[in-house]
Amino acid sequence: MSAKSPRVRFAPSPTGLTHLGSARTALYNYLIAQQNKGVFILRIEDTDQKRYDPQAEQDLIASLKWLELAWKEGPDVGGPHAPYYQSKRMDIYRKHAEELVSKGKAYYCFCSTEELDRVRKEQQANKQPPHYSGRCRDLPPEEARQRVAAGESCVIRFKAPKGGSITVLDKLRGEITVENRSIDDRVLLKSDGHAVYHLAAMVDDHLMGITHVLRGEEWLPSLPLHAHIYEAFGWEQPVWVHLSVFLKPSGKGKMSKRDTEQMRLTGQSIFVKDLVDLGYLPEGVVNWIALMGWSYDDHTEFFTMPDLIEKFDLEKMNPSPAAIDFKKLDHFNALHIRAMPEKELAKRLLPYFEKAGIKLDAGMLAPVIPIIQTRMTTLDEGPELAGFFFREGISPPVEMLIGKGMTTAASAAALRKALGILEVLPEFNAASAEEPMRAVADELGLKAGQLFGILRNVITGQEISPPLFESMEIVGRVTVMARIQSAITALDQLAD
RNA sequence: GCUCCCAUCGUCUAGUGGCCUAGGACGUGGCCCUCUCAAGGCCAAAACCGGGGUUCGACUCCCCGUGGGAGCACCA
Repeated sequence: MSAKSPRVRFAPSPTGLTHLGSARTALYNYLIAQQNKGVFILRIEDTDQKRYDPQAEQDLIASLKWLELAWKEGPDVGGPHAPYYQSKRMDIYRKHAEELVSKGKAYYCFCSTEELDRVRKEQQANKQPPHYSGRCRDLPPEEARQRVAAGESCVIRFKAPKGGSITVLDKLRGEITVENRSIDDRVLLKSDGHAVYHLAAMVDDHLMGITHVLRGEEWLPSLPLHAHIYEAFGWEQPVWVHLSVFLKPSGKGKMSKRDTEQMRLTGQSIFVKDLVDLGYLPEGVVNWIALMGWSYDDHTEFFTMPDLIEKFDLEKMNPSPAAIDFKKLDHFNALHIRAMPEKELAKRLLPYFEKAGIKLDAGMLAPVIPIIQTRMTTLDEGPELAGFFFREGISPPVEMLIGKGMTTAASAAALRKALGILEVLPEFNAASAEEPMRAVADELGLKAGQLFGILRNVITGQEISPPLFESMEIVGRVTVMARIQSAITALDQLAD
């Protein structure tokens, strides 16, 4: 058992909106840190200036905060290994690249981009795997140094071993063995002086004391290269874990840009930012993605963050790719809404009411929470379900005021009768109103459902609503009377 | 083309050689409850990709095939 507490990192490159795959990688890293008094680090991989997008970085920070994945070291909070922007660590990478050159593990390469492209195209045309020609690999070090000193444009390439093979251990997949000759002499330091991922990430991971690298499966093919780089420096490798990709809902293939856009049109999205707007809870999203690639046991599926911190286990991860299932997200979201304290739910609902044009405070929402809590799967359904409590006038179309299988006149008569009783009720609440209304239905030879249906439509303006009598109590006698009265008027006019 | 990864109900998964007539969850269908809609309760249909081995015995181990995925940049 290692006494070393884990240091893990989430190291995204801010080039687009934060999506579920990144969220899950961040989550798992976070969980490992939390469960062993470890440290979760956020590092921004922005070595490619051309693709850097400041908005993406903002979105990233916002998304992680929303998910409540707090980092202990990172760009905004600093830390012992600052800076946490790779673009600000150029000197470090250069130094390390040169160290490799002096160790004979890397070399200066003066080949031009054009020439490289030409060779690559040729190789592809001949159905050869693209590979660096090796032309500068064995340049005499002295000559190379002189050309560099003379200001000739160059990069630093890794000198991958030519013979034999390497086997690397991935925690999820076991030993992975590849022939060294299939590993290319990759560029480590670009001619503009910036490091490439393969150098920057390895150097940072080592310097920052990273013990476990959890990253996307797309890095698996370069894992052998990374292992060689660690070896070249003489560093101890971290535990490698490569998380599989998320597939589209059909399970057939991974999400393409087009799929992503298509999805957003239908009110679904893989972007954290959109999920917020769609009314999902961070708790629901976290529970959902945690279970895509990891499981606890046969029967537990409901997890809060503290549960996850306690129960998460690398050993129980599943290496196969998982299809995204929004139905399951809905399920978890509804579960977490129901599990939430009423006060908290009221607070979270507020912004969605405001977006629907209904300004209120948590206190006003308090009485309606108990009757809508089990009826919502997403927060944005709150206003749809309970907006009528707070809107001034509701005026449902007259057709809605006619009872099932009833005439206009009969409906008006039923409402008159109900109105008469409701207005003299000694106490106006759910318990006191229900029995008398059932009696009214009985008297008129109606089914309770027929009368209640009319009343529901009249009072809530909706075919689907929270329970009638509870709703009436909250709406209040005065407003209930007014709504019934105006419904009677409308029905009478229709009859004329 | 080459390298690597993956493969259990429609989907997420349990399963580490006998506990499997393969378990759970979502979804789907049915029933109960019921003032609508939910929630809740009960029940049902639904899977080990194919072929070879290994073994007394394979969902579990090995090989081949097939299918899916990733990568092969001075991008990450």
